[in-house]
Amino acid sequence: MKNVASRAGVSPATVSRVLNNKTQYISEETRKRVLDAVNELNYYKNVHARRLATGQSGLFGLVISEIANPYFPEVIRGFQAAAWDRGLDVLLLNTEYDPARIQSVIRKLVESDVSGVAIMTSSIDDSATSSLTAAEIGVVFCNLCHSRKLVSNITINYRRGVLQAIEHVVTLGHRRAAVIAGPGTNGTAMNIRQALVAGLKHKNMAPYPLISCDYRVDAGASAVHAILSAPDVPTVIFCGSDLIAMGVMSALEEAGVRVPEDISVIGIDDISFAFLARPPLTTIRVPREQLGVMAFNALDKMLKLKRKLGAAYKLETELVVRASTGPARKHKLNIRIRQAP
Amino acid sequence: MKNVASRAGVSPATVSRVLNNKTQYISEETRKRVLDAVNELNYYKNVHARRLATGQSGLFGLVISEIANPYFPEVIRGFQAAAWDRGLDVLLLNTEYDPARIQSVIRKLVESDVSGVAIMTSSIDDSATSSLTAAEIGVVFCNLCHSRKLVSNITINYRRGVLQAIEHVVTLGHRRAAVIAGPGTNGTAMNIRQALVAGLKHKNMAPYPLISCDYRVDAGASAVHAILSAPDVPTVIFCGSDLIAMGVMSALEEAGVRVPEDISVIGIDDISFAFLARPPLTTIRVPREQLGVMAFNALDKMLKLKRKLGAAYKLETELVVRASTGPARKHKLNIRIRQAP
DNA sequence: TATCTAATCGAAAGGGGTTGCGGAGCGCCG
DNA sequence: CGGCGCTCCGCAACCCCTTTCGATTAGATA
Repeated sequence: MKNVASRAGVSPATVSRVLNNKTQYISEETRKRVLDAVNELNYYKNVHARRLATGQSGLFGLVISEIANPYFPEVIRGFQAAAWDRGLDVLLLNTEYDPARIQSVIRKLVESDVSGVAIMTSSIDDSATSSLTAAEIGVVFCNLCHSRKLVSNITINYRRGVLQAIEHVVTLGHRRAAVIAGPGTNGTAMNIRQALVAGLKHKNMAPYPLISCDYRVDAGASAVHAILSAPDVPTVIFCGSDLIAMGVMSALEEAGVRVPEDISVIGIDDISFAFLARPPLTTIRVPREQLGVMAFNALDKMLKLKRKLGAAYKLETELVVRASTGPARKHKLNIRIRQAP
Repeated sequence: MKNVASRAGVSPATVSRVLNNKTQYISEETRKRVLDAVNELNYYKNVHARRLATGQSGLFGLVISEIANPYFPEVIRGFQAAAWDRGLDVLLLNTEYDPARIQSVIRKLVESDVSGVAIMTSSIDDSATSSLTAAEIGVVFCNLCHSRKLVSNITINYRRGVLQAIEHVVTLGHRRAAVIAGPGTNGTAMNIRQALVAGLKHKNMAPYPLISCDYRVDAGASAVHAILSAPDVPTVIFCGSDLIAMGVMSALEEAGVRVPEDISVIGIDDISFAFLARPPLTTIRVPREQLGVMAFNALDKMLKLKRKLGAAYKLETELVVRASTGPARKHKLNIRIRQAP
């Protein structure tokens, strides 16, 4: 910068001012001289020095579980796009489902002096925020806690989509539904599970069986095994995520069960591959890109407040009907489990 | 830091030394005092100040096209994991296929004073690096250019996997193959296309038709239409990516064509959903997570060299046989295009 | 002409760390 | 007992940019 300054025959202060477009009195002529010097030396200002000097990092953290989980890409996309539009940067961190790592992640966030952080993994403890808020860092959660100072929350309303799904299925004549929920340790999975159970109860149905499994694809397989070996095989299976649903559909095909003729399957999320599944998956869409955008805006807004008071946001879900659901079967289910060789 | 220092009754310099584990003479006692003070005040050192003072950012850039493209998550994962292991950070940037945006991305990289950057999108120009290397930033490309000072390159050898795939298909009796390649503007797509054409030629086959399309899923659909309306319908379709392949399979089903009984389909990449496709997709695996790791290591290694001389790396591909390929049909293809209602 | 206002820019003080250099204390040898 | 060599730690400069405050000049007003 000093070089630029001397080349343009001005002081570093002036260079700084033209580069930051300060609404200040800078003559057109010197502005041009500075800009020319910048180009000739092709000078880029150092963001770290800038952050240090201003005390504003313009950095936002985004914490996810793991990038390979197809739930997250759209969330990231929305968040990053919103940040980019305002010229702000995002620091992407993943917990890899490792509780020990969460501490390191939080440390990194504080050290990086982020302005705010969106914690989109639900396998995290609310208490983790104390270090963050102590450092005056804004936090936004998804489905986790109440809003308070420096903490906002976005609630995804699964009920609406779930109700639509149940209505859809009941209209098709289904009366016996199984539920394969996500892991019991996951708050969001529990939300969904409750919405499902409540919704079914409202129609005088009880989920049977009601299984919990983790989010790995093959987890659906063993669940299917349990379902098919039960005395009263359901006509529809609600799954806690699209990934589970796709695993379930694979396992059902393995078992010689047709979807949707024999059993209908419904997922949750509407990940990008849901419509490429075979059959294309009927699912409850959660607007994930919008979630990312909303998370960023929530932070941005909160941090501009004098009192830094958090707010509560809501996001709606809706049913997307594709081909994995159909009329309930009337016939008895003919199961022929294929033996592994 | 000053607070910590005064609380521990030492100078800031000493605090710095303790916190950085400098191999320096610090008595156990003062070390403990400092550490205690750090805990009591729960102090985190500011990474920006550190970066400024040391002149080393410990930051690495990773440039991709877009996060929603299922090719990238594993690459990101590998890259981030490798960086994390060394305590380094990564700045993730996407071009969104927008040439104008590439300039902004590069500017951001230089301003952020990254040590190195992996450019994993192939819709980029080699010339874009000049600003980077001018700033002494290491660069690693994938399938793009020769290595030189500050520039490394990782070549993915598609030939091996392609040859395996063709061998596989020929063994199954196929003699008529179509190719749906990726966009002509994409270097990697062209590499694959050439490998395919060369491999087929080696077996005295010529791809027909040979179509280029972009990477959107629905792009496969129109290609299928073209293929099915040709006089001599192929028995196998090679696709330039798994995404295209999945789009193709959907379109084929729409058209009442069975996979693999009527037509076999082969993809490239082995994205995580390939094995959840129906039928599970036979594909040529490119080791993407390994690509990410290798990209990081290449940078790390290069930057440690005095001469900063880049190197050339190679990555092998291999065929993964699943269920979307089968014996070539003997019968005449019975096509019944379904009309949209 | 003296005074005032507005426009334009520079000097310098940070922001929060790092690090070379040197000083103080101390055990040990000659 | 003086000098030497180790440890251990503080001083102060420096990293690069921002920003307050004040200086300078020109033009306008009285």
